[in-house]
Amino acid sequence: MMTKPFGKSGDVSELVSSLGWLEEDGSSQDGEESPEMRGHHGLTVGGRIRSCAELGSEDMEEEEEEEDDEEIGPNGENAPKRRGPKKKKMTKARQERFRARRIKANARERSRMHGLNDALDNLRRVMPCYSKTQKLSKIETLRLARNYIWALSEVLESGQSPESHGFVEMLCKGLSQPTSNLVAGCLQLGPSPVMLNKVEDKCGGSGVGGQAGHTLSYPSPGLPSPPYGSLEASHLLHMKGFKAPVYDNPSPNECSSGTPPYDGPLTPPLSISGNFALKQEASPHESERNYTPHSGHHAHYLSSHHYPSSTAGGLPGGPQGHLLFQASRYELPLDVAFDSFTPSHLVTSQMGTI
DNA sequence: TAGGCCATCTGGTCCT
DNA sequence: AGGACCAGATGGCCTA
Repeated sequence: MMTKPFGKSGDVSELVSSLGWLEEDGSSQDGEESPEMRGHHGLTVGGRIRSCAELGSEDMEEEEEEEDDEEIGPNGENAPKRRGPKKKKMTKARQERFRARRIKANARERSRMHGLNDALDNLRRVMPCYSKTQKLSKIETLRLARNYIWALSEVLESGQSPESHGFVEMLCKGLSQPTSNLVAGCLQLGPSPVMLNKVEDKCGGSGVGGQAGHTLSYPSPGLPSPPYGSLEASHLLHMKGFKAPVYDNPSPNECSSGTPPYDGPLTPPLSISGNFALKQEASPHESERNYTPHSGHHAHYLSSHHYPSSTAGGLPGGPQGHLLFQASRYELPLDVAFDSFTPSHLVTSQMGTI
């Protein structure tokens, strides 16, 4: 059901190659259809969708000629004649110029979007959870970035400990449940039913799916239940010196002054951990020490063909992934060690969905 | 099959 | 005129 974009004029490839964009686009070299040759290439004309194939050379000229005639209103009545300068006739030469311009514009747009994606990738790399193989979606990356900035600001301004549940809460605020799970998988802290209860109370959300107090619940319909519950305690990481959390960090929606307003649904703290970032570039020593076998399941929720699921390792980035507290690069007063293992569970919530 | 996410094309608008 | 930016539309791929 592919529509050929440029209809009857068969010189597109020549034109295109003369513009040099074929060489720019790797997909073309891979034998795939060029971007110009796939997709719908639809033109919105007065609410109609018309493909370029439909608007072949002759057709386009006809279109022009029709437009030069009287316009017919939506109800069939004659609309007043168009004022202003008459449209130029769509001659062959004009069509060629138009097409060349369009092709160049498409190439620019592609490259612009690639630049945007590169920037997004760079952003992903400085997020608390980063994996080459398990990318956050664009929107989740932006949300997490916002939360991360906000959380770090809180650390600086209020002296709140990044080890606290509040920090993780802030990171997870407004994220989708799968992303929250992923973040939670990276930032495992101990469970805190009390805190979760408070979240539910304070924020008026459904909390942990109405199961507040349960340290293990996967109430989200439509989402797979992560196998967190089957984890052995020895596989879970915990921050050294982590204390039972005291819920003193209200949600950004209404509970904390000086926090950015957030207009999305609340996401309660899901899982709490002391691991802050997943990196693939792990030393064997670190990877062995910090491997959390279930993290891959979190990441799996985000996987798609663009973000291939990690396989053997399970962990985003595979078993080689190591955990790194990236906040340290911001010279935060952190002293994070991962030599203390404490059983913990992840808690998910129905509130986590966007 | 529906929904999420993505890449791409496209026309419009603004700016230089 | 041309480039940058934007938003709408569309189809592809993947997962639940």
